[in-house]
Amino acid sequence: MRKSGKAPTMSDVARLTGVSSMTVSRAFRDDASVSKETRDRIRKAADKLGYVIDSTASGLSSRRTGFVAVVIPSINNANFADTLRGLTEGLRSTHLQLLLGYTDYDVKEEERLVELFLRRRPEAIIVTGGSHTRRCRKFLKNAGVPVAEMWDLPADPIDHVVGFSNAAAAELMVHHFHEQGFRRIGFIGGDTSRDTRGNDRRAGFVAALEKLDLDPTRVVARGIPPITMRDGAKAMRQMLGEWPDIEAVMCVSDLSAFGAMTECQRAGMRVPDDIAIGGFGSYDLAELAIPAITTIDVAARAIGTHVADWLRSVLAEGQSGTADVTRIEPKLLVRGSSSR
Amino acid sequence: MRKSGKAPTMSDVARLTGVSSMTVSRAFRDDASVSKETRDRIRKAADKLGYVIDSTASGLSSRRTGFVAVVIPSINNANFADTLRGLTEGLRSTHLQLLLGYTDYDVKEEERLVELFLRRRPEAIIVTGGSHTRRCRKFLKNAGVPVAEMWDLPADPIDHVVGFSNAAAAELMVHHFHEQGFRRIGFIGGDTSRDTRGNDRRAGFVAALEKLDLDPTRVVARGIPPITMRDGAKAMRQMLGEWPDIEAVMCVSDLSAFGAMTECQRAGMRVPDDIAIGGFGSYDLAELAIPAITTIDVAARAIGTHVADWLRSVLAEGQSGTADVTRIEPKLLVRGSSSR
DNA sequence: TTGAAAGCGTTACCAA
DNA sequence: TTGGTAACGCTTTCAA
Repeated sequence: MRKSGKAPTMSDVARLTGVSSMTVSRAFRDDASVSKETRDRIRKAADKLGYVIDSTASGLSSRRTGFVAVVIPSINNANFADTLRGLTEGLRSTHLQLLLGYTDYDVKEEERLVELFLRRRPEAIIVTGGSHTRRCRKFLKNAGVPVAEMWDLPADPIDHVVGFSNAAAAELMVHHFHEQGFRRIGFIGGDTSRDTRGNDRRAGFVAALEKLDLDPTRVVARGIPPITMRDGAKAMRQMLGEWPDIEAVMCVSDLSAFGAMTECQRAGMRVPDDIAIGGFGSYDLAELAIPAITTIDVAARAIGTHVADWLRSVLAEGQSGTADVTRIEPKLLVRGSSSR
Repeated sequence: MRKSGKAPTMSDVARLTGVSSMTVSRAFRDDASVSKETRDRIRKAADKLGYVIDSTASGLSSRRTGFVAVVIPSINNANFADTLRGLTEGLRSTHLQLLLGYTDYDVKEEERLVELFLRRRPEAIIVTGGSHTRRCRKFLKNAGVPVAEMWDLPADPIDHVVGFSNAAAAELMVHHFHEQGFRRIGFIGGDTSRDTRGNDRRAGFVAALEKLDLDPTRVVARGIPPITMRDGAKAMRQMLGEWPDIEAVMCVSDLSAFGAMTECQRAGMRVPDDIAIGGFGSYDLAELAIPAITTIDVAARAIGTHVADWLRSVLAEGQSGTADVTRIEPKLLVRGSSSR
């Protein structure tokens, strides 16, 4: 059913309508001045021919591709999906279109994607996190277009930032555990190789315990980030084996927290009576699990909205909008898994 | 930090190297014949200038954009993420790059995306499902490039198909319930407006019950697809209210099944002793829930792999590869939530 | 309100 | 192995 003949061009539409191709071009951009009548005739002819404008050509000519490159770690994550939703909605009224890629939490893959995306001449680039390979950093710095880093507060920002402190977020949970009277507190996360935000959370966890003069060594790191429910369960088994006296465990994500909790339950322990559990990310799962899991909400959608707002203003001003930092404040949501 | 001067072009690199821009062009495509020595000089000059090839221009000139448009319903769904992974890996060795969009299960949004993507002159288009708006169907038929519909078995395929029968998959679950001795069987899904694959599952459910001479009216439809865990919980509350004698419930997805199950547990019921539950999609959650949830595995990743295989062969042959149907067989995974 | 001409940055094609 | 020239399909710019 696939037609092989080449696609019609503006000239074809112009010829059929009896106007110049310039007029066709104008008719397809709403702003231009074309008489309503000719515009209608042009539209009709275009429909008849099955004409579809070629943004490859218009992008080359106008130097505006309409692309915004977005790089996120995963396309199977409710938090990043929320951020993307905020972005998508915030850009709906513009001519901008997302060019989306995912890295699987691998900065080397991020570098590859950024390089590929740069060839597409995006009008802006949005990346997740503040840790990049040296080459990737160079790409971003020399991109010649606005760059936003989100989901983190990089020490040395490239351009604009919308994010939060993962370390501070982890502290929230530690302090909550402490207030509940827990003293032997552990952390479950992935191996340290990849997920830099996860590492920041662990670092925040350790720092918070040290400040409280508590033992910060009850840490289990296993599984390739993002760690799964299953990884969380396995890690909890290990945690209970090494430190049977553990009172509370913070997990790097709600998913691993759920896995960890079910592992406790399978082992016949009661949550939170025998052990308290905390997660991260405010997933639906944390709310519906029995008991519901205490978690941290990072306002993922708001991050996307903020980035979109910034983008619109920067691209409107046509120039260097202020490269500032929008700081998001994570919130602790206390639930049954950690309150007694 | 954003440089404003315009990006260097091939001519700039050519001038700096002392060759023609044609030679630079060749040097950047591995196949072409350029002496190793000049190629190295060119690469060096390019690095120095921070030159990045412009695929907008090369796409226009070569008529190969390197894009494969992919439209999926959601970017927060483990199943579609698996399919995408299969696709991504299957295309890694090629020059192809995914141009990804999501519809939120809205065929009108699918139409919008397909139209936008067509302007980017993709070399192929992959959509999810076999139900499209009339206009969208027309776009796809006239696209002039290979089209694949996946995750479904459309009655009237546009081109290539890699999918499975959602109705038949639902039948698997009904038959399993029946073999376990259940007779009063219900279905929980979203409202019927959007998710066509969910609707197919419900239709398969009803048909299977009718064939078994059982009452097929115990159906709760609520929530905008994709229905959430919370929707599943609410639906179960309604189900238990209307049909307190219900013995087994099939849910349109594992997420709603989990929500439904927790609702039963909150109501003090035991699963599966008091009520059996089945889901769909083989999520990690179904395996880790207590009890583990019986589900249906649709080989999501294999779907992506098959599409990639087809794509490689079609684009290699340069021509109309066979537009056939690759049929996937869903598998039932029996677990504690439905076996007694 | 419309049109003609000159690019945009690359590659196809033909020559050397 | 290299280079010159003419597209690719559109928009910018200047004129009418």
